[in-house]
Amino acid sequence: MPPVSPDVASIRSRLLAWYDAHARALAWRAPPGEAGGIDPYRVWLSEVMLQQTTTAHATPYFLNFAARWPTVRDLAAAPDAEVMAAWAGLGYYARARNLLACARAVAGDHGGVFPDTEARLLALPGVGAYTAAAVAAIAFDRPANVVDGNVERVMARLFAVETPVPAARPELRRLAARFVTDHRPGDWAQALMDLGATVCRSRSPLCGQCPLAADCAGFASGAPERFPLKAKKADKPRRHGVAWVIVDARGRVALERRPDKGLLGGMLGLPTSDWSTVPEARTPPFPGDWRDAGAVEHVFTHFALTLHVRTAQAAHLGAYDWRPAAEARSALPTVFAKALDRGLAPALFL
DNA sequence: CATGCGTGGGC
DNA sequence: TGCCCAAGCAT
Repeated sequence: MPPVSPDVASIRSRLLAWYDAHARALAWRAPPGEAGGIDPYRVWLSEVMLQQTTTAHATPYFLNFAARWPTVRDLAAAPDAEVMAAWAGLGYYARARNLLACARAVAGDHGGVFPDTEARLLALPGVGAYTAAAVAAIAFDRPANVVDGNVERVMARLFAVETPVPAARPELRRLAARFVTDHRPGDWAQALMDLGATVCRSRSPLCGQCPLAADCAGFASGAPERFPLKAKKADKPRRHGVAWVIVDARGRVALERRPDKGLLGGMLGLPTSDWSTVPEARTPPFPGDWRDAGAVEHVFTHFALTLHVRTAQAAHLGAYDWRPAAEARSALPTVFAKALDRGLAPALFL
């Protein structure tokens, strides 16, 4: 049972009115009142890019993808390597592999038309509970309980939920469900997320501008920023490794395609040693005149990495995928782009 | 249900 | 600087 009994209709009407006046203009979004007016392909593409990703980071990628592959059929027909390279730098690369798998499923099994129900959307690769609900609500204006991190935060504050996440998730989801109706469901979902993103922010919430402050138990408590409570996180281990920057006589760099599963799966990368918890000497891929180019630091979700960089000139070896340096850099995940920059820097002084 | 999976920005 | 955080999903 929630600690208070909210006036659902009043909260809904005030938040929708706030959204009508304050909705963010985003590249993939229809103005308030026009939910359902956007191509479901663009809604889906934006939602996948926005998973655990800020709007500022996702926006240029969205514009590039939407221009380069204007329809789901175009994306489905694109070569894997081009899509992975276009995703480079956005992170969580399983999303890009699932994006392609989903586009091909829609093109192949659904006649190029996105399904319009939550249940059938949920069956698509890379589409989970949040994304299925978001596409159903935003693209098709169907009632759906759209619960992302913003909505969890708004609910946790509105009802001053004292249970920490992730344990509180089922309760927060039930609380959010009480507000879902068939009136403007797409705008409701976006209104809640916009409120969470711009007013009911994680740090320093702007309660003075919040249309729901009068109903908010978190605001009444005097410390709304305390919600949602969080379980303590485990410490991040550090790993060490070596990346080898191998350059041929024409200035091309040796790359390798990484296996589909696991860290940076499916992406191009520099040849590397194992990344283990102890720093130790690593045997280079072939004997030669290796130069130490220093190290780069990079922090992944669950570990920090010290990556030492060593460089060598080499004859063109068939075992690698050789790319001009600029092309290589643009196709690489950030950790390898940093290592490549480090490895090529000494060449400036030769 | 816990874990693995990126990155850049803010303080 | 070192943490925390941001429109989650798959296994």
